[in-house]
Amino acid sequence: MGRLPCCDKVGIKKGPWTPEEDIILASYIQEHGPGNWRSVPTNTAGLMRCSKSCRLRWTNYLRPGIKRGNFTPQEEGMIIQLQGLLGNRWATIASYLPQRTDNDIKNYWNTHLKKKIKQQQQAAPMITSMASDSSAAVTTHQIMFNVHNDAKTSDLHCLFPRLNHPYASSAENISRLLEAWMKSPADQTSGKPKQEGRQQPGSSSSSNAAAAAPTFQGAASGGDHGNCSFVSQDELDSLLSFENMSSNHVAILDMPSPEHPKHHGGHGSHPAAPIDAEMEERLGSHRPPFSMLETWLLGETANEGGEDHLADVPPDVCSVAEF
DNA sequence: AAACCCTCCAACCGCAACCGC
DNA sequence: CGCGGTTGCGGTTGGAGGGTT
Repeated sequence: MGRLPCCDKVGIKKGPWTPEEDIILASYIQEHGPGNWRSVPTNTAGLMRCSKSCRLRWTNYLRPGIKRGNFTPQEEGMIIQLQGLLGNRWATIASYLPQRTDNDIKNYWNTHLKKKIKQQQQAAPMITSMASDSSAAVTTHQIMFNVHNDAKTSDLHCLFPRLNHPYASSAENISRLLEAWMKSPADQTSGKPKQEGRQQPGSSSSSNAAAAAPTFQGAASGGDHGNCSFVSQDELDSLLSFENMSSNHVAILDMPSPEHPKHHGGHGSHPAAPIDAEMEERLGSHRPPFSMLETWLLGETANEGGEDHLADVPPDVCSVAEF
């Protein structure tokens, strides 16, 4: 065996990320932009993670503009067709769905779509036999297309109950941090934030609304607010406008475009493009200081037992990343 | 109620591509 | 051109939570 895995180095932490680590990383990225991951562990005090882990955490979880939750039929259709055309090139597929990470798409494919296709193959062996004289790609594509059409004609509202919900974007990412952050110290050290309930894309579970927007929206739904306290409406508005810009920013950078070549001739086309100078300039003065976010996250999460400002936030406030 | 099984997803690992020297 | 370092990608896994027996 040759080299050691980068994360085998002593002092390098592995496993689920804590809210504290997320905040450290997000704060660093906000200041320096994504990229140069090698320098992240050395320049961030208290973040004992390898560069790989940092990059992954950012691209798959913290990056603004990430859409989480159930896949829409449109997204599903795109994935199915792109997978049929491109194979398991998840990063490339993800470049067509800039709000989704390659990891998410890969997981969704492995846990849902592959199964669907298998069922489809069993249910309609005719398709495969009919296509047996064609290329494998065509066969697969036909089947996949069939699966997609099947989804179209079935009860989509039953299959995809989130259709009417705005998706939570980066605001959710941040609020997720906040939510975990506000848990008891025991919880904070227990590793990754608890998942907000299992999301069953194919089910019509009654908890889907909460699952769709488990943070701001969920909090606003009047449940157990527990030990959470919140920022003022103004701070929240500012934060969300920041998130909105960040989301659009990333979205623009992410779109496969010859005008935005990848920073280092990159193979693949991962959405996590670095902030280029031009874009930085365009955003320039409009970018609110990250210190506000830090203050919000770390500061006096103040208003202990404070009022639930989020109750005033309309549900669609989470839909900050309209592309 | 407990044990077991299943599902899902965040995170890890190994490898390949790329870059700078 | 070769080498070492860095980054990105895709396959796989660990474990939490939900469902079933």
